[in-house]
Amino acid sequence: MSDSLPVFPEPGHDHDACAAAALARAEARCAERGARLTPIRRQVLEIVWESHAPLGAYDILARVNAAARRTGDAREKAPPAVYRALKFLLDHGLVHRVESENAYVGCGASGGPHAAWFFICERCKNAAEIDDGRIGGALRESARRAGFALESSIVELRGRCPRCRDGRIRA
Amino acid sequence: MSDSLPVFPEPGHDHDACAAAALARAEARCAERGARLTPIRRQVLEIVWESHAPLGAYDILARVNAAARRTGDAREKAPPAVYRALKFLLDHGLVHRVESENAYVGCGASGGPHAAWFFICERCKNAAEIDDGRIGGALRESARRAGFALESSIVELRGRCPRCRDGRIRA
DNA sequence: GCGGCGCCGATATAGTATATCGTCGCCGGA
DNA sequence: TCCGGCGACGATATACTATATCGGCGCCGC
Repeated sequence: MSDSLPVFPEPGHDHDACAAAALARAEARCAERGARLTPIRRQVLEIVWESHAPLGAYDILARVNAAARRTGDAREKAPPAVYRALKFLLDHGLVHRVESENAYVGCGASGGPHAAWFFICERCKNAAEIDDGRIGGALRESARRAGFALESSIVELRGRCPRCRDGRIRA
Repeated sequence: MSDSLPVFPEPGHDHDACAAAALARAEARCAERGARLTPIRRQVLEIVWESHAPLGAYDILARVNAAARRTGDAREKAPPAVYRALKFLLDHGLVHRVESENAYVGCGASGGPHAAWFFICERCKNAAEIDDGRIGGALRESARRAGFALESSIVELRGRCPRCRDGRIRA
């Protein structure tokens, strides 16, 4: 489970399948937990999974409302609807918040709770979860040495993903 | 220079001296660079150094204006005044932004550019910069393995500082 | 002196997030 | 069956964070 390479989408990436798998994982997890993946929650999760780039809450809201207009639906949703759905998804580990962008991205992991560490490409904007035991080890060891009782960790590494490195800024 | 223990304030901490030293470092750095530590910039830096807890931009603004009222000064400052000062201080490495709190804290390092990695205590709210070469090594190694061209890194570790560990939440 | 530049004042607006209250529907227990 | 609680959601208002833009002023170098 540990130390797999991060998953920036490959050129041949079948994103529909990728998103469908994420939705299936979400349904399974909600079923396990007796949590209700209501229509708005499911819709927000689908929107977040439209790409691998973190999306702002108001962008999500705009897409929810655009979809409602297309289907001739009722009134527009208000911000709290989206924030409530995001809170549910965050609480159940189905999305992560990217602090440095005030944005949200689907959680690609199928396992239990885990730290939300990301590579974030400045060019294509995609975020990929990092699954690297050594980072966790270094963080825990650093906390131990400092006498700090570590409860949660935020790691957001910015730069260029493998596909966007050409034309990169050289140090 | 590397791997010093993080500096959560000690019980006997002489904070006035601590802040004065930070101001002196700032003046020295500005002098070196021909940058102007104008009154508003200096005042914002002093306010940020009133404690080791990150402070929001509007809290800083409120203190600026409170001070102006105490001295019977002119009109209240507006938000851009503070944001401009913060941008200057960030650009010159005199403060850091704490992404997970939308807040700003004084930079405790005297050296050149460095990553802004923090321990942040959930109880006393203080933030301490981490200076640990192994974390940097783990991050760089992880990026190298992933083919990711690392440009900058955000690390914010939340938990309880040594003085606040008693009564801590046990895992 | 005058042109450029950095700094700041002032106003407006954009972008992100939460508080609060009322209603509805479901489900379980009296 | 009825009631009570609770979770979810609608609706409105508001708080909090940050930036765009324009104009004026003072300094410095030419």
